[in-house]
Amino acid sequence: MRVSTLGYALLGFLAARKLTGYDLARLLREPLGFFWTARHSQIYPELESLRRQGLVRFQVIVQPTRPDKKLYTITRAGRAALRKWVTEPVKSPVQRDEELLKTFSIQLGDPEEAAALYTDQLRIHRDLLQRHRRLAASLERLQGKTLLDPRSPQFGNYATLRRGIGYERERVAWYRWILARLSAPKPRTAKIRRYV
Amino acid sequence: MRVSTLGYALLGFLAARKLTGYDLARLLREPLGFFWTARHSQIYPELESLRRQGLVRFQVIVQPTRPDKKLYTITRAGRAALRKWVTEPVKSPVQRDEELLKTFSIQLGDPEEAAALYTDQLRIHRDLLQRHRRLAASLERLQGKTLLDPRSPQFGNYATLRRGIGYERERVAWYRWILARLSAPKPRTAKIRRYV
DNA sequence: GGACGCATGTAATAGGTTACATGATTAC
DNA sequence: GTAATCATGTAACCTATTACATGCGTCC
Repeated sequence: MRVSTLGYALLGFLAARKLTGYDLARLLREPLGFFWTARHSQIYPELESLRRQGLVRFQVIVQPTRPDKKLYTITRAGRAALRKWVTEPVKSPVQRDEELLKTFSIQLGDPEEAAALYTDQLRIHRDLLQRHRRLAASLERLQGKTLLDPRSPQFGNYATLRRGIGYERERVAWYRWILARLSAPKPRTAKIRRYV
Repeated sequence: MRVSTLGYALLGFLAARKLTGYDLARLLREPLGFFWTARHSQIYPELESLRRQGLVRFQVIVQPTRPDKKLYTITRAGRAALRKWVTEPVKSPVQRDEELLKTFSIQLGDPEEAAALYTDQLRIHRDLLQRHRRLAASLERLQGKTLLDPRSPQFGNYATLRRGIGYERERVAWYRWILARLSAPKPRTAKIRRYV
């Protein structure tokens, strides 16, 4: 028995507060969980595995009007395992971006359809960028310079958020570049237009 | 029988030239395949599946000094399938970044060990950025403005390379930010130093 | 009446990694 | 000699997605 990466993701959230499997599923649902995603069907068995290893425990909360729930708490052993893991070297991240894979062969497709694809994506990521920025701004307003202290409990959250902002900003800029390319007037098109 | 995303990745490379499974494994090996990765154990069966679907075919090349090899060619049907796929909407990309997951809880770890981790990563991504930039520069020198034509056979390659550059540049900037945070003088540390 | 949120689970399948397996040639 | 490159494959295992399953309360 060992802890999977998903297990550490769950421990990471549980280190801040008590949560149910349902809560965790919500946190790891796209596009909110912007550095790790998982479905509830993976989360429930993983929580059970963490419990068997003594890294979390739960208490059942009986609710009159809603289904009963299991509120999970990280144990001392869980916190120790997480603390050890965070500074261990990472494996080089596996890049799997379907959109970039399509882009690699985009010259084969219809330019107008391609432009439609990237326009949709631009909108999605512009919205995401705005959301991240708002969240960062509200954190900054509430916490101020504490966020910049690498021992503050909110430091990791703020650091990942900054990375999310940088990532989305870069993405948006790239969409704008490719859309400009796709809609730039082509000599051939111009000729056809002139004579048809 | 349907074509997996990996299948389209293989078709994408085969659209440009004939390749063996071994060649494809090399192209999809980290960190070269920066938008899709796969091992040879996944590639060989996938090529066979594409062949059964009539999207690729191969010819055996007998080599006197080296092992025989299968040189794969994309078929007309394969090219059509690829062309159709490139402009189809993408599923929202699943983000799974172990490093960011660690960052989320980094305040729990030792700041010096954390700094070592990010210093390593900074070096790796600085090198990757430089490599992408050199590749882009050499492409630009050879092909010039053709690269900016979305119908040019090199357009997709150039577009993904630009994205790679943007991505790595953003990453490097973020590493610098977090390292600055981790090594910034803390009042508490200063006090301890003064009195110990 | 139907969709959505809360809440937890299992089963079947697909996708991906690691390890096993073989064997010649070339470079250090 | 020994490690790396070329070259192709299979088997076992782990990880992740989709689908199946249940049931109450609230909102429109």
